[in-house]
Amino acid sequence: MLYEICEYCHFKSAAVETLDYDELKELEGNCFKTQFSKGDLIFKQDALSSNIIFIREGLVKIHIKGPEREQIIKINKGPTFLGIPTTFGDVINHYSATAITSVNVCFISTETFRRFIYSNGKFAYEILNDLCKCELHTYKYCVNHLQKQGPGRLAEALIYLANDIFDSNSFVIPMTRHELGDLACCSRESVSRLLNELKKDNIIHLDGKKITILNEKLLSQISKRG
Amino acid sequence: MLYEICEYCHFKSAAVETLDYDELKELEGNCFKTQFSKGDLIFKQDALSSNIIFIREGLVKIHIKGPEREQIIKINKGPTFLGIPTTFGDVINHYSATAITSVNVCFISTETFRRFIYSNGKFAYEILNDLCKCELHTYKYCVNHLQKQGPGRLAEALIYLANDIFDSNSFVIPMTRHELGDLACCSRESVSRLLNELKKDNIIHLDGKKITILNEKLLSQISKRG
DNA sequence: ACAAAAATGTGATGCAGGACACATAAAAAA
DNA sequence: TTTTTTATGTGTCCTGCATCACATTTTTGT
Repeated sequence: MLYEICEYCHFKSAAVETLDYDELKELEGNCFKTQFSKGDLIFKQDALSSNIIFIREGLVKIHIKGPEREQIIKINKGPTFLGIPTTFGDVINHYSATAITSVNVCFISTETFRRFIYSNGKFAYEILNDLCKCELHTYKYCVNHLQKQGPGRLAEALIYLANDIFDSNSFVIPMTRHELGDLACCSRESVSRLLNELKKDNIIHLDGKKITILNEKLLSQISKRG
Repeated sequence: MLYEICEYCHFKSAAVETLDYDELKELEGNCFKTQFSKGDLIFKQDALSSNIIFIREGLVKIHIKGPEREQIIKINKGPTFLGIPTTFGDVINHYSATAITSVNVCFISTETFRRFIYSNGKFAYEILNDLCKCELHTYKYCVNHLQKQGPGRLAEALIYLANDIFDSNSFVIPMTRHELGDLACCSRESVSRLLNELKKDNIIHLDGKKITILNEKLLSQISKRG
């Protein structure tokens, strides 16, 4: 299939868009495409980090094993690079990545990637920019979660899913209540109670994992107030 | 003074070490040195981000205004770049930076910095590496703080100061109890109580802001357990 | 040196939310 | 299908820690 060739790939990142014909050919030769199913572990915390991974399509959760529970740091949605910090920042992965839908990825040789950074300033700049944005997102996530109470954290998680992942106020939560707790940083019981609370107040409509945000404004207020 | 000239500066970062003579000359022409006193605001959250800042000497706290309190994300110790993510990631600063000792900095034109990234792959690579390490640190900080209780968080903050900032088990805490609370994410009252607890158990010696970690192992255990 | 302001310590109180226990429902395996 | 496992809902209890209140100490400004 044509889209299997880097040059014609529909899922190019801004960085890869800066590559010229020869560089794309080189990428093609050092890029291995594969698929993961829902629930598959893509890479594991504390294991040796290996390749640069590019998510073409699908959702991947980034999670860290904490002293108490598993913590979901963020959800990556293709097309995007995955785990650049853990590949360049240390030889050992500082977090795990797990597919939460079926996921289409490319494994790119770290050496090739490094070569592009050395030789193509625009490429380096795009990657750098991504990292900066990512870092800012993490800071925000961090402060929000540290200072808000349960309702605020859950509201934020729901808004995050709606705005950043599904671009819609109506979606199917791609995880269990337990995982939602790992994302919003509260127990699964609290997630249940808080969701029912939101439902009772007509802020969301909820049926199992199917959710619709009815009162975006109010939900956003809950998130902001904490 | 010679050290005022980039070429002879003692405080070069790994990235700046990769610059050649001409590039150092260019840096020299686009680099403005200044000083901040303890307590001075270096840049402010929600203001337009302007220059790349390099800390030559001194301690700077990075903090974000949260819904409840001011949150100290980390402490930057020169020599290091400061606020690259907030300069490249967005036009508006996502956090503030305040001097907590007297601080010696260079303001570097963002344009010059960008030019180096475009034209010098090694420079770009070093910056990228820094960003990755920084991101990993943030993740760790985040999970630790989200899942630990007061004692664990405070223990972690003290170990952070001892290992990463002062390289010594005996140091003068460079901030108030209130700020220590902003770092460890608890109230100033809790900081008081927790410090006294640690003192009573002979894990630390404490006299005002002067602190000595007596039982590093135990403190680390408290931090790990939460 | 003095007054004013800021930082610190300590007790009492209240409550958010985690932990546990159990019932029920949904999904996966047989 | 039936059985087993996993996910979810809901009540009760209990604790960590924020908040308030106030005393005391330290720092800062004049």
